[in-house]
Amino acid sequence: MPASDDKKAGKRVRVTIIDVAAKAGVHVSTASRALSQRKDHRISASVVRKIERVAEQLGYRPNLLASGLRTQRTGSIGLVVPNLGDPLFAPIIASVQERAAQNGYVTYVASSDYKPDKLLSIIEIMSRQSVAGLVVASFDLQDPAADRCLELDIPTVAVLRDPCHPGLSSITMDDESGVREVVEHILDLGHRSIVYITAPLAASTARNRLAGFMAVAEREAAAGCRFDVIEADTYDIEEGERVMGRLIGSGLPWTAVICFNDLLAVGALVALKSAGIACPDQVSVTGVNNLPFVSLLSPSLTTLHNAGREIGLQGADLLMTLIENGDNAVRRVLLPSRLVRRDSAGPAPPTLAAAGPGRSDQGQRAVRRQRTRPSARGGVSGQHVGAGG
Amino acid sequence: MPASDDKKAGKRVRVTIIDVAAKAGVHVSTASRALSQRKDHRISASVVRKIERVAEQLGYRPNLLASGLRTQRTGSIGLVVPNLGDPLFAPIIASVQERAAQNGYVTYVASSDYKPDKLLSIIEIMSRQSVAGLVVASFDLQDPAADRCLELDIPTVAVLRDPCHPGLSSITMDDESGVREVVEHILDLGHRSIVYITAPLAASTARNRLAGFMAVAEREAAAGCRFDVIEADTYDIEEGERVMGRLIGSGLPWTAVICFNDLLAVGALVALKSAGIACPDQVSVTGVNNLPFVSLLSPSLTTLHNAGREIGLQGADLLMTLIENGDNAVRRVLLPSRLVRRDSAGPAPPTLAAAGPGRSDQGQRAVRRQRTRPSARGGVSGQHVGAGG
DNA sequence: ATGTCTTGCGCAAACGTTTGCTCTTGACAC
DNA sequence: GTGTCAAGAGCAAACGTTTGCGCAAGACAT
Repeated sequence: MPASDDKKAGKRVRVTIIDVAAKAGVHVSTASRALSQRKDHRISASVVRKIERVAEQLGYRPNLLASGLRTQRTGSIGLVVPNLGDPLFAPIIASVQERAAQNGYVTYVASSDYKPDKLLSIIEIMSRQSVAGLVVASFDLQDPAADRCLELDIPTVAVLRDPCHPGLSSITMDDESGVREVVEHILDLGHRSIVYITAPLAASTARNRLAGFMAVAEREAAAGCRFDVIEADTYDIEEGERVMGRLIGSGLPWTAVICFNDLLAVGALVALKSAGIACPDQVSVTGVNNLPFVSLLSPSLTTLHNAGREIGLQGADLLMTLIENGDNAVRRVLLPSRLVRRDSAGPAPPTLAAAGPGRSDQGQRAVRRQRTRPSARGGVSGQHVGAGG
Repeated sequence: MPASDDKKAGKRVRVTIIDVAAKAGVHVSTASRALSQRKDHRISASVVRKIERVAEQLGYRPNLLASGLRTQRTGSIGLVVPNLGDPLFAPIIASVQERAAQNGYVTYVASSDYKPDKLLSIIEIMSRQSVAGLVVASFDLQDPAADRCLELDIPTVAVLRDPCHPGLSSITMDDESGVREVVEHILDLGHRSIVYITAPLAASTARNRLAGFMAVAEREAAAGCRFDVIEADTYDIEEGERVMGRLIGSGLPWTAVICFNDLLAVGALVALKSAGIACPDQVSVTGVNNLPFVSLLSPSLTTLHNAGREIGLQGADLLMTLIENGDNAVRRVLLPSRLVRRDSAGPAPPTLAAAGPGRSDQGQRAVRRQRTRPSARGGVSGQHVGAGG
């Protein structure tokens, strides 16, 4: 009774279930059962009503720390992305958070800054917070962090980048066939000297997009086409400018540049503009991701639409089933990407185009097989793929 | 001993401080003190070393739920933004998370979707998770959620939008003088019929930017200038298109449009382009925020640079001192915004400009005082401010 | 009237920490 | 040789829940 008065007097003491039980004249276990979500609680309706009324009246707010401690399960999940500033991750963050919230979960977010050890330490920290599960968008291939998630027994879904770990489910885009479609499109436009700017090959996205590029390159080996690959060190606009700057000064022949992502492509456009090279009249540029603003640029960017929101929703959904059903089946979902044709990719300029007009032309240049699984990161950096002769 | 064996046998039992203490041959309280951060723990160095070694060896990971329950303080904070997809909030999320992590905190994020009741429920949920503090970027003016934060005794910092609550600290941009600078710039360019597209006036940002516009409008009342205000319903590009479309069809005279933010401005540019109106040759457009991509548009957007990252860093820093020092002094930090002159704002077209060339010209049009604190949201929607005669 | 079942609720342990207090021990001064 | 003190470590309570178990009382069949 006096304790109850303390609360009402505003002494800023958190009201617990003990207070509720006391005021309702029942045992705390009864109050707990009555307030529980599970409705198999063997408590008479009248008592439930009374307890609910008292709880409401006292402003009872359950302490989820205590609850989580007792039940070994919490209402929070973690989301790790490589870069919180990259607009690519905004829809993923938004959709994961949204879907988690719909299921009663709150979401921690953290940025790994593309560093595997930072990812490891984030996982460590989140595990100490007893997260119920993890959505990770920053796994490298063979990432030790993937093993760690399984060791720690944390339900985990990989999104966007697949570590290709036998025990982990993933939701990713079909990068390989996406980029293949881009290259086909560029070939259809008549281009015969094509450069692909890849990202560091630590991530599955980079490998798979490169594989898509190489697949077409190999097939067109005998068709008089030239394919080169340059490796960018980061993923941002500035790096796109730098790489394109190097390419312009390299003396390589090319009329089209396919970029790993939109940001590199935008940087490439900037570099082209300042070099006075017209896009798409002289050269074509494409990106990947279809970031919200690339349709507004001049020229508007031809790119692959990657459904970040869909990835986030499906990733969160999958995590929920992992958590709540204890379902351990490993799923690998591949979402289709869609080519968005805009202005930055146009017909190859006749004067600069390679040999003939048709794709089936005989050519003297062959594509040398590019290792798509090089052991070291810098494997293809600046390397010339389509060797002369 | 057998219990210890269980752990080593990989029975997936979480190793607790009890296990560590047992294996080290000390009492659990001793282990707790030895592993504690606070170094005033009266435990001999040799024992500390032994316990640390055992903890390492067993792979002990402290349970922060238990710790938080006992100590009434946790290592997590919450961050609420109105829209996780809006690029405006990316640097704020990134910087708050970064600074929080530096201080050993993990960060929950959630989106209020611009809905006050959703904000309230988020605060409720986060409070149940016992967050140590809150950074909120989605307060409305006089937001009841602000009261709630104080009732719940949660250290809270308002960023970007100031609820103007006497008990809450805030870190915001100096919106009023920023927009004033924009209007001055537009006037300097010779424009004499200016439209301001405001956002819904629930937020301090909208009020303050409108106040900046109105301040100049009043001052220039006698100078033959015309000032109109239109209210947008949301903050996105599509709404910018719609509003600009209405403006174009309205028959109002104007040569410059100052937009509440970049997204509306970009939408305005889109609408202008599809209406065949040239920017900046025929009309000028400005935004606010200097989003990363607006420098790349054609025309590049004249805007105010708002330092989202700085807001986040200062907001997080302030929250840390609130949490750790129990410091209750209310601070209101106003960060300066900076005009970024680009191509979307150019000289007023001579043929369309109002009366004379100079700003000091006498004019017959006066600006009617716009209520800057209307009671209802729709107060100025589509309203003509600078009345004729 | 006795026995079995079901319903409704109380009892108390447990989740994994932290921390005020107590106790022991050895150092030191008197 | 007794007393004081500080250092180092153990004891046990507490944080706020949840839940297996037990118990009482009523329903029902025998």
